[in-house]
Amino acid sequence: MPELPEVEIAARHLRRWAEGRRIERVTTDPRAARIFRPGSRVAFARALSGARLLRVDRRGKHLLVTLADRRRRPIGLWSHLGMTGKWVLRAWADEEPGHARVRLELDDGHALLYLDPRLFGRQRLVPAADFAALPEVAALGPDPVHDGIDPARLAEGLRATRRPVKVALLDQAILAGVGNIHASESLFAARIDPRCIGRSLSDAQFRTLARAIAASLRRGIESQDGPEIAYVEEPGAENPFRVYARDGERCPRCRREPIRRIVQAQRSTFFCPRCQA
DNA sequence: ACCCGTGTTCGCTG
DNA sequence: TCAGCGAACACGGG
Repeated sequence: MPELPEVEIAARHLRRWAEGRRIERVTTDPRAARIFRPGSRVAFARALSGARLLRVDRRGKHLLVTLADRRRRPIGLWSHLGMTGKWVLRAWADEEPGHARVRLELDDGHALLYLDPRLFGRQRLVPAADFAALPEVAALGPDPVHDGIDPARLAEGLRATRRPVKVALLDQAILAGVGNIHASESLFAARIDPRCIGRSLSDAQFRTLARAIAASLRRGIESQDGPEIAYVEEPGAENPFRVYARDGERCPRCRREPIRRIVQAQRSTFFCPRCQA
């Protein structure tokens, strides 16, 4: 699921569902051992059972959950959703959906379930006081929501590499939270060719791009932030994006050229060859 | 059957 | 030494 907007929504949901709640029982999927490495799923379950969930933070695409164990000692849960991970809420008695890798039974009759078919996500116990010291977190660039996007700093990051600007936008060390969808969407909004290298862009273009990224992520968050629902399963949802996965369709801006799909760094990029010249 | 996928890490190479 | 590249991870859907 996740780029920054989905992870932000996940954080809000976890707060509403579980902040202040006690975890009464933990079960994990034996086939999902890789999710918990280098720790073990057994140790994971033992540490969290009886713990109380205190707060949920987000940096980039990383979820940082602070809990207190039975003796009120702090525990940190570092959670990354990978490509297909999601947290959902179910009542204890509900039938469990497929690919449930973690089940945290709360003291209010509900259970938090971590679903992840492809097992690219990670759930790891860490020192709660020290999330910022985690190598994965320490390596992140500024978070667009918490820190804003400084055009000069963005320019510095994107000009320091020879990778195409679309590829560099996926580098979490330059800016944390942009993924494959919002990279294409932001460059389209800023009318920047995804194939060009940062060095060829002007300061004005970086200012435009910084605003475009912020707007794209904000729109992503707003479109998903709705009234409380226990879980979301949309069967036939419309594609809410302007170019992403719209190759072959007419460009929504110039209405002349079809949107093109190219592959960069093994990922699809979508753009209008006319608007993004 | 085959291709594709909202992410990241690892090992090789020049 | 290190930036950049491609493979790998694993599974479902079109």
